[in-house]
This record gives sequence, structure tokens and C-alpha cells, in this order.
Amino acid sequence: MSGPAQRRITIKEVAEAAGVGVATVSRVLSGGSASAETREKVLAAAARLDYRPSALGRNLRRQRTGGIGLLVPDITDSFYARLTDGVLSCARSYGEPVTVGVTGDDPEREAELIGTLIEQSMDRLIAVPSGDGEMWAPALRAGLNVVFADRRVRADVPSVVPDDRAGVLTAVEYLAGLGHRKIAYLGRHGQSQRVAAFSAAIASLGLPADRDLVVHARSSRDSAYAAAAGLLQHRPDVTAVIAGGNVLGEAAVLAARELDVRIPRDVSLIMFDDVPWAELCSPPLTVIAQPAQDIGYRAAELVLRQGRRPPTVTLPTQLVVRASCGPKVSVPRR
Amino acid sequence: MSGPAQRRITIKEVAEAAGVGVATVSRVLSGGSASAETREKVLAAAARLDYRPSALGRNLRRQRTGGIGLLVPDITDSFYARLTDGVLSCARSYGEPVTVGVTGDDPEREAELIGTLIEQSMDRLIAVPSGDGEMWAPALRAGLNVVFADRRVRADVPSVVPDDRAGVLTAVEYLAGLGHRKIAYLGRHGQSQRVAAFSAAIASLGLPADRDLVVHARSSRDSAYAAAAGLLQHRPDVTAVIAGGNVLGEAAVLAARELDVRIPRDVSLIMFDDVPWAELCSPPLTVIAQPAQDIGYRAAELVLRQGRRPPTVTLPTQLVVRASCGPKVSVPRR
DNA sequence: ACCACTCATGGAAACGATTCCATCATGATT
DNA sequence: AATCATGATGGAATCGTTTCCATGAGTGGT
Repeated sequence: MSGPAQRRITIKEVAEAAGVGVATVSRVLSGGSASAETREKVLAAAARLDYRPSALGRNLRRQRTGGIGLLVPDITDSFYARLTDGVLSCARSYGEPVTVGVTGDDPEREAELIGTLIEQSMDRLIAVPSGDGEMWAPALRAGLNVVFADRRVRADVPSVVPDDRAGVLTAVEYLAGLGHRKIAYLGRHGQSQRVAAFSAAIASLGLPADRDLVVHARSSRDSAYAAAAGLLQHRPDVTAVIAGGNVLGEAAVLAARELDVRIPRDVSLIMFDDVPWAELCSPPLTVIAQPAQDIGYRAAELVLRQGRRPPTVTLPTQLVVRASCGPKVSVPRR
Repeated sequence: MSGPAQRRITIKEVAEAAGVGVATVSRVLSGGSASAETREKVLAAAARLDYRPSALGRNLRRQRTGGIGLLVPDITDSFYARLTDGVLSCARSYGEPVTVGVTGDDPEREAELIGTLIEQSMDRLIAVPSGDGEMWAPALRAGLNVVFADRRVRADVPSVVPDDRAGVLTAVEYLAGLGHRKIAYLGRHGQSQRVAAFSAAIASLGLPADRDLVVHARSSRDSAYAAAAGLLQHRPDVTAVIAGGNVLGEAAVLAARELDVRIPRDVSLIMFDDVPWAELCSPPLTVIAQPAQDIGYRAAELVLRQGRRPPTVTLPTQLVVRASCGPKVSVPRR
């Protein structure tokens, strides 16, 4: 099927064809100094032979692999897909390849993937961290150039995150303004920042604190559905739910339908992350939009442009009001 | 910030620590023959020093980079995100890293990305091809091990594709059974297979052929919306639309709303690719489900397991009836 | 007791690039 | 005219691994 796998042109052959030494070829091709005459000869020979320098040789000598590693919990989640798109978009303009891994929010899998990346001598990594900060100590000690995206678990690693505090506060204030007092937060693991912001917001508005009002799911759709259904079923007193991501939001809508809980009549719903279908949904979902693509792009910039790196870049979120929130019902459901 | 970038342990140091030669270490670690005694010494030394072989050195020597390249048109599109997930899932079980690039369905960008991959000596590639078959000749000649996914543009390259013919036929038959005769296909570039299948299905059912009933969009959401709006606006006689992907379907629903065309009363809609939100949509969308994840998984298997490779794997699609199709209206719109 | 044969073992070459360093030519300065 | 500075150039070392090949030890057979 495939041909005789034609051998690759090496720098030695180019040198021979141009009648110069390999060192000169290398210099010309990587912008070193050379006389106009030899430069031309080398360039001509390289073009004629269609020479492509092998990244393998270069990387071995340079002791580092170009390219970026990217670790996301779930590429199927629109938020992380867009984040990935941002990374790829920035990396492309630098001509850097990106190696993607999905962690499923499992610290063990994450560690395994980091291991693979280190084995490849990859020295730049963008990650949506699953585990706690401790886990990253060995990777950092190995000289890995890490940037966190979406979540921040260590102060000594540059991070690009959405403004969770403001986003949560906006959502809670909006719901409180509608008269809601029992507001639940439906989140996934790894959102400690947001849960903290949620509790703070609840407290600052003088609403009743209740630890059971934050529910956690794992990263699968099944787990999200179970968490949403559990919340709606066991807490008929909550009148508003904040879903901490589009998968959670989707699960909440589905669970509400199944349980015959109407949105927004019976319970109001705000979803983190604006996705195209939020508008198509019935009812159209009120959301806190997050700049997923920007987060990825900025993280890639940070990891590619070494040097002065701000500890944390925080990107604004935005409340988009549609039709999934209404005034508090006067009598509790059921 | 980052520490003194501790130097990497090399095989030479392990050999020294174990009191053997480097060749022996290499043999032990890659499963060659060695006496039980030395094997143990080597393993102990490697463990003690936390030795990780450098993929760089290995790859240079072996003249090939492990890992898989993956080229998709748009990672933001749920279909390709799921396909990617399938590839990653299979690759993970082999411990192979995956390098992802997005082509935007632009043959030029695609060629550029292939170049980058070849530069990395990557020799395995899974691609959703954007251009025509010709484009791939150089890559194949370079000894690249290619598998196509989702689309098949060359007979001499193994491909994993959904059963477009059956899927389209099912959709057209379903709509015809509802009484529709003017059925439009809203597709994107690169779907020549499906367009051919569409024309064949129309013909086989004795429906009027009309070339203008297939409309093409580029891969952006804007382009999809424009195409959908154009179709609905200029062809009030079509009573049913088949959208060739979830982005197109989304655009069709949006455009229909904007133009006050009601689904399914005014026009019926079938969307290719089942996505979670299809059920949440108003109305819930009737779809032709495609096994996106499976396509990716199978393609990865094919590219990883060399040897006997079937020319084409075709995976079944499935009609999922929801609420976006109705009987043909008796009077044309407007 | 000698030969043939197997098997573990380590030295060294190879992969393809970059880069240090020595060499040589040329032009400028004393 | 001799010396020095400058700059272009090519040989060779280097990166970390795998693998070829030679060596030596040990075993069994005649």
C-alpha cells in the first residue's frame, strides 16, 4: 500500500549538495551569519532537495521538545473544547504542535499523562488541574513549564481563570433580587474556588447558609444527572439552582423535566458557561458566559512567551439573561 | 519560580549505578534477555534513581516518533470533539500521545499541519480530510501511515466512516413517508459522499430532482447560519430540511426562529448527529445519530495496529425520532 | 581433554541536528 | 610590512537511546 517509504533528506546531504560543511548549513537555516554567496547556495540546495530539518535531531541536541502539552478533564465538554480551540489557535501561530490528553478529572490519570509528557521531554504544559496543588511538585521540580487554566491550585504557577468570584456573585445577586433565598450550587469536583465564592456570596447577602446546598458531581454526564436529580428530589425547598457548567446545566434541565419540575415556574436555573444550545433550549437558559476560548489562548501565550509571567490572569464573565429564571414561588413545591 | 531544573537521569548513570554496561540496561528495560541477577540489579538501580527513558533518544535512534497526529476540521463541533475523544481513549490504552490540529476545513492549513507533523517525524496520522485525494500523495509517499475518519477521499487509504448512504436514505424515506417532496440538504464542504447519497435517495424514491436543493456552508457557525437562512428565505417551497451536522442543525433552528418559520409546522427538520441538546431543544430534534466516538476509536485502532488493514470500516447510523418532523403542510408557506 | 555451541555482556556505532572551537582569509591598524 | 581584529567556514563533539558485534564464560558432546 504505502510506497518504499522514501528516506528522509538529512542536513549532511544538503551540505554535500551545496558543497559546504554541515555546520554552515545549520547556521544558514537557523539565521546565523554567512556570506551572501554561501547562503544562496545552501538555500538553493535545500529547496532543490526539499529538505525538512528533523525535529528529532534538533530536540535531542537542544534537550527539549518543542510543542505544548494540554490536559483537560473532558474534551467532549463544550467549555473545554473551546478552551482547547483557543490553545490550538495560539499555538498554530507559533508553529508549535499541541499534544492533548484527557484526565477525566482523575488525579491518577493526570499523573500518568504528565509522566508520558515528561518522557517526551515536553517542557511546556497547560493544564486544568484535577488534583490538589501538592501533586504538581514533582512535575515542577522536573523543570516543567506549567500554566494552569480554568482552575488555580497553586499560587506559584501562572494561571488563567474566569472571574469566578464575580460570576458567582452576579448570579446569586440576580437570583436574590428575584426573591430567592434557598439557592443551591450544583458543581463538579475541582471547583473549590467557586464553591468558596458561592458561600461568600450567600453570606454577604444575608441568605441562610446551608452546607447541603452545594452538591458535587463527577465529570461524567451520568454523575451530573444523578446529582441534579438528587438535588431536585430531596430538596423541594430550593427555588433556584446554579449549575457550575454546561454539562451540569444540561443534566439539571433533563432531571427537572423527568421529575416534572418546571423551569422557571418551579425552580429558576442559571448555568455557568454560555453554549450555543442555551438559546435553543426550552426555556432558553440564563447563563454566566465564560470566555473559554480566551482562557485557552491566553494560557498558550503565557506558556509560549517565557519571561515576566503574571501570577494570575483573571478574565471577566458576563450574565446573559434569557428565560430560565423567574420570581420565587410563594409556596414551596410539593 | 521553577527550581534549578534538575538534570534528567540518563541510561548511562543507571548503568554505572548498577555496575553494568548501558547495553545491558537497555536490554533489561526493553525486555531483552539477561540473567536474573543482573536484571534485578538494573531494575533496582533504575527504580532507585527514578529513571525515565528519554523518548527523544529512543525516537532518534528508531527513526520514528511514537504518537499519533489527529487532524479535525473543528474541535468545537461536538461531533469532532467526540471523535477526538474516541481517538484519545484508544491511544491512552497504548500509552501513545496524540497531537491534535484543527484544519478549519481549509486544505492549505491542512497541508501546513501535515508539514509540522512530518517535521516531528510523526508517522501515524488520523485525519478528517478537507481537500481532495490528490493532496495526500506527498504525505503518503513520505511513508506516513494515514487513516481517514468521517470522510473517505482515497480508496488506497483505510477509512472509518459512518454509513452515510444508509443514514441519508433513512432520513429521506422517513420524510417522504410523511408526505414531503421538496426536501433540501444543508451540508458543509467535504460531504460529497453524503450529497451523492442524497441525490441517489431522492431519485430512488421518484422525488423531483433539483440541484439547488443542496446548499453548502463553510465550517464556521456564521456561514452555517447564512446558508440556513438563505435556504429558508429563498425556497418557501421546501417543506423539509436535512441538516448535515449539529452546527448546521443549530443554525437551521436559529434561522427558522428568526424568520418565524415554525418547526415542524412549517418545515420539518432532521439533523445529522445526535447531541445531548437535541433533546432539550424546542422542539426536540429528530436526528440521525452517528457513532462519533466509535469512529475515532476504530480509526485509532487501525492506525496503531499495523498489518492487515481493511480498506474501509463503515459504522451504522440510527434514526432517532423526536418532534421536529411533521406531515407535509398542504399549502406552501407564504 | 578438546571442540562446538549457547548465552550473557559491554564497547562502540548510529540516528540528525546544533554548537564549540580551531583554522584560514581578508582587511585594517600600527 | 608586520600584527591584530574580524568574520566566514568546516571538523568534531554532543545529546540519550538502541543495536550490532566481538568477547568471554560456561556447558554438553564426542
